[in-house]
Amino acid sequence: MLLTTLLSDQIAESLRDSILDGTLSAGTKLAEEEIATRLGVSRVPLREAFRVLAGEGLVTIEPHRGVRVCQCSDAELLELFEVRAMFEAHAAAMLATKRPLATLEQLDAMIGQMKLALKRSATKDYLALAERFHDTLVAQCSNRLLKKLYDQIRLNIRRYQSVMVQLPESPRQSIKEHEQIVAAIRAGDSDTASAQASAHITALVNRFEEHRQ
Amino acid sequence: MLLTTLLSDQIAESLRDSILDGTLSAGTKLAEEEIATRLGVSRVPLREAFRVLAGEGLVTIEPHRGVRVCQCSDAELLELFEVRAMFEAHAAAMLATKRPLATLEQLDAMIGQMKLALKRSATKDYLALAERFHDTLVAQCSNRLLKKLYDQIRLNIRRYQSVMVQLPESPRQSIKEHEQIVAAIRAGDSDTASAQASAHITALVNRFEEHRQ
DNA sequence: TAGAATCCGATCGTATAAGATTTATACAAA
DNA sequence: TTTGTATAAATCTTATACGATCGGATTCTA
Repeated sequence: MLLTTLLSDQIAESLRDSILDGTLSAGTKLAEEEIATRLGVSRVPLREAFRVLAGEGLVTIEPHRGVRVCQCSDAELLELFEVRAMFEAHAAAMLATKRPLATLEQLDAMIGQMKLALKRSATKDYLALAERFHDTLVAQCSNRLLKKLYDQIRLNIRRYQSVMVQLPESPRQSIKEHEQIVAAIRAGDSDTASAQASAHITALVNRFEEHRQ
Repeated sequence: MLLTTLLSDQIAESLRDSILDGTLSAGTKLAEEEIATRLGVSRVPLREAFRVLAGEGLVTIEPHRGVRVCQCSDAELLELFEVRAMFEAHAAAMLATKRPLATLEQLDAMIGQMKLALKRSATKDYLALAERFHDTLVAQCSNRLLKKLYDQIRLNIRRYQSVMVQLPESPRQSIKEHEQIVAAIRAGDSDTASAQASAHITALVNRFEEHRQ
């Protein structure tokens, strides 16, 4: 079976990448003609890609005025993190009621790798592991819709990465928080698990707000 | 002539309505040619509408195989309600920390109207009020993203309405649960508020599962 | 009967053109 | 200077036609 990806999806992926890595910055107008010729595609699949990106919250379509990369704002970032905290808190609570052994071992292993990365001062590896930790938390709670919506949130949060990486980090404290989450899940204490997961994100938000002032 | 709304959005709205009211049932294939001629539009805006509906989770696009109305399943309904419960629980908790007077009065008023509707045996009015109650809960918690995602959940749940209305109702108990949610919010007890909101949805799910057996 | 080659229908992508709206520009009036 | 109007340009929106491509069904072959 030949798995063909639609051109419109390839276009969406390409534009999505450019938006997330900042090549296409907030407010940039995406002119049909220009982008179509630049990507070497026609306008029909491009317009379809625009609809996909609009559904993901990355661009806005203003009738007869064109498509623009969505503006970033502190307010939106706070909303994103509030929703993210809700998702992860719920996921942690669900996992605490099920306590799947395989998942717990995965999470343990990631924390172990985080510690190693910290020792090696491999900041990039550390951040990648932290990201995987959170994704695993949500992915393993066996609700596809939850994961789908969470992925969309994460997509939008990634646009603020350039701001977030400037925040003062305390990996040691962060690792401790991850351990507390796993401990609560392992203990089957869903209330504590959700509280810890939520607090972990809130700590991130607090660092952001302090940094902004 | 002033065209305020895009044709593609009008098409999406038309198809969305047909999907939600069951005119286009689950699994129905949406053939481009056929629908384009039926609606009297061309393929370009129709394909754009398909992308919008796919983003909303109402249709699936299979490359070179066309567009189909998403299948419904008990499993998906349970996932939808789990996520919905999470949203409303969070919204109730947030409201409990803020206790906005105007919102509380709105919620009280709706419960009052529910009681009147129950006395008049106006089931339809009662259900509409209950729906508004939940929407208000989420809308007033001042997180646009939360509301946007919630609306999408509600959209998908509406597809199961034909199943849900068959469930044995106990409006008296339901009204009591609404009152408990508002009471907890008014008391500023966010833990109880979220627990009550969650339990309210769980009760609905339980009725559904009993009915399925 | 099983597998391969072929055909057919629908979708996908491109190209082109006409209609609609916004934006820019110029110019006159207050 | 400010305001309002008229025209033009640019861009988006929609329609239409055509070829390319893919999936499924049919037919052919062994």
